[in-house]
Amino acid sequence: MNKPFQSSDGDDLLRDAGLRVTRQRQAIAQVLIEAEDHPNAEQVLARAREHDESVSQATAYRTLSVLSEKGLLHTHTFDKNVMRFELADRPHHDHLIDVETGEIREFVSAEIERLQRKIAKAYGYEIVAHRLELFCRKAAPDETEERQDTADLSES
Amino acid sequence: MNKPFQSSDGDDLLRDAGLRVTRQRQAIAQVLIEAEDHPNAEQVLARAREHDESVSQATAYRTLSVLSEKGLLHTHTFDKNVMRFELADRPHHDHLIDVETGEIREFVSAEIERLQRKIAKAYGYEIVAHRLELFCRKAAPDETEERQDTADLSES
DNA sequence: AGCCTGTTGCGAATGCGTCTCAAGAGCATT
DNA sequence: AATGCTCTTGAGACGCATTCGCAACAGGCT
Ligand SMILES: [Zn+2]
Ligand SMILES: [Zn+2]
Ligand SMILES: [Zn+2]
Ligand SMILES: [Zn+2]
Repeated sequence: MNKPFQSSDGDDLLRDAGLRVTRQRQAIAQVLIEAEDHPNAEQVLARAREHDESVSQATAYRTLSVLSEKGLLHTHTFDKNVMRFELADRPHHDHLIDVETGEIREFVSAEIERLQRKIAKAYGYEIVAHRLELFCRKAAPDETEERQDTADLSES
Repeated sequence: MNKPFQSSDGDDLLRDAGLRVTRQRQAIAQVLIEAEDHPNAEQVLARAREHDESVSQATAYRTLSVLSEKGLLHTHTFDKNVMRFELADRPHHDHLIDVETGEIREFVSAEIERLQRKIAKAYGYEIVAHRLELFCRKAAPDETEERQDTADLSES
């Protein structure tokens, strides 16, 4: 849909992770940079093989694993039991998943982010990471909706 | 910590799911009703065996699976690759996970719930379910805390 | 009590991901 | 360009949570 934040060069990404630049890893890095969705390991492998057919499953998993550990890649588990990836150099956002189509939309809410920190703080914690996912379906044309919940975003 | 909402009888739980009441399933249902934490399948099995040692792994997984499908049980995946369970008849809440100790605290924020619905609506969706998890660590005694938290949305 | 059908335990099988290890290839140096 | 140290690779074995297949078993209704 959009790629407002083109990530750095694939080789740089690898070097940032302290990795040697190999043909296979270049293919994988390129896939991640070009990805406009949230591919899982299997998909990353398949796409990487279009660049370099010699990429093995082990290398795909290993590279994704290292990049994640180094914080250059974020992981998600929208559907249970498959991990999905996304470059970490993008601005923070959370996800809205269309349960019918599987489509994933990204959003940010400064208010929610703030409330989260506030809650953590109230318990004496500070947030290390968080996960916010809205599983939704297209709303029925909601005529009867009463739009009288005025400015309720007020953070206290 | 608290069990303010004692779930219905174990047998009822099973019948609500359209299941035959068997000794093994009673043991499992009882475990779920008594649980004050978020046990995984392995833990549920172990506890169920204290009631009825004949409960098998397959039955534990099968029962948990059915109860989840029927909506009587909620599932979580705080740590990747292990599913945890919790009765669905409790009031809604989200989770704060202490990444050091693994301790899980529950919280609710009417504001966040409202903002979530608002966001979904803005995209033309309605929320079917959602997941909000805060992975935290104990906050350092924050003397230097500057309470001037103006809109700085910067976060990691 | 007796039948019908859902359930059970066991072990085998699945699926995603990780590990082992010998062969191969970065890359800094000569 | 050749050397060599070390990291990386592919293939397949392995780990682990969860699911399946099936014959024996047991609810629940008459
Ligand atoms: Zn967020
Ligand atoms: Zn995203
Ligand atoms: Zn919530
Ligand atoms: Zn909970």
